[in-house]
Amino acid sequence: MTQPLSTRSERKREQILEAAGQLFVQQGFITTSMDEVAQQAGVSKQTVYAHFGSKDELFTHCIERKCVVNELLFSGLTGSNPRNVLMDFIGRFVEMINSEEAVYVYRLCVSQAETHPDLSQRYFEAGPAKVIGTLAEYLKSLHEAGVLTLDDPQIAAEQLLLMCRGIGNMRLALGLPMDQDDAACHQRVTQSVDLFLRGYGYQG
Amino acid sequence: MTQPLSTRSERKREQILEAAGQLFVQQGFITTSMDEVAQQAGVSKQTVYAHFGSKDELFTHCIERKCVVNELLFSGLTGSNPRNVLMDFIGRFVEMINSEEAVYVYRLCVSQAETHPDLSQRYFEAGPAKVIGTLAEYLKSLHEAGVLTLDDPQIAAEQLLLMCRGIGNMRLALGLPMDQDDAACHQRVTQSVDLFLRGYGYQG
DNA sequence: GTCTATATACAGATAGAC
DNA sequence: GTCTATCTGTATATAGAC
Repeated sequence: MTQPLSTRSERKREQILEAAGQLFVQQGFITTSMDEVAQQAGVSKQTVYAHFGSKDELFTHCIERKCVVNELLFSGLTGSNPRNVLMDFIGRFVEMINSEEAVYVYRLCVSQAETHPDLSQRYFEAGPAKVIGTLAEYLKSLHEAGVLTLDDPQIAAEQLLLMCRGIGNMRLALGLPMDQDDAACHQRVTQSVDLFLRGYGYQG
Repeated sequence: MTQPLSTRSERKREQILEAAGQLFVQQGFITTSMDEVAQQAGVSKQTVYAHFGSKDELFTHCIERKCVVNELLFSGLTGSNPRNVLMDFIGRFVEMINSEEAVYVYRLCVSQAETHPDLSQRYFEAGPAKVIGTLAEYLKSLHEAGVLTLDDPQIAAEQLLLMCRGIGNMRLALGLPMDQDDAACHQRVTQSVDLFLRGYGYQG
């Protein structure tokens, strides 16, 4: 992505990871064949096996890269008006989790929960847990500043994120169309943030 | 289950559905072979094909039966104390969605989202949508009685259920262990109901 | 390291005897 | 209707030439 890959072998390796990543998240683990991966990557099947010993290993390698939450999400959890800060953060959060790639990766981890629990573990830590932890820290600072009154920042962060994720995200995971447009989605976030702030004693 | 099945054919059909249902939810669609189903049901593979024309048809038949939310959940959404009514309803809801079978069925629908969207549709209607609708009706009655102040009962119902479902349910879907014990889970529900009631102006 | 060709196994689905 | 035996396709993985 960033720097050109020196050797031909490294380039091919990258091609394989790119192709396999796309196919896995779109079609799933079992449905995607090594022949497909090789063809999509423009290399022979044997080359795939030369780089990654097995289908399982290839799978693990290329999904792990996708579990990491975009760093962009975490920029700017600061500001004078807590309500605006939250709305901004949540807005980016919702956009991210409703993106096609995020839904695909989640779906894939759920599908392979039995056979690849290690992957689920990494997904959870690098994704949901990280977002919750970041928000919890911010909420804790609000509590200490006397802006909010909450016992457990961790739980509070989960509550807010779960509400804003909404049922629409579940629909996407199930392959169903969103039940609402962007405006309705934004309104739902607003209502959830409002409920959250009211419930935790925000005087805005 | 309830009444004895008359003909031998009907018995075998039931055996097949039972066996296939178990295997599908535990192993997934692709991983489960028709040979396995036949063996587990104690019949020959051809008998399976005689009853259900294809693997797809068999799949649809035996999962649809599992999508329906247990009717028990909906009994008794009445009572003088709204807080107790909600706590009782939510308690049963949480127990249900965290059950092994519920997690399996959800996981399966997500896994087959691309290939069997019709199943996801039925799952959503018979499951989440029904629970939300039922709770929304109750919340609407509370609003009309002046107990709560809420604009949109549907959204409010979603908010409460999503909070109470918690992140633990996602962990289960991903095949990870619950992050909390029953006591902590109950406390989380309590905190969410409290936040909900406070936020919507309940004077308890 | 990379390719073409192949070994081995098992899937879904069917044919034909009883 | 139910069984045993089989067809056909395709999967993962490997052998051997360049």
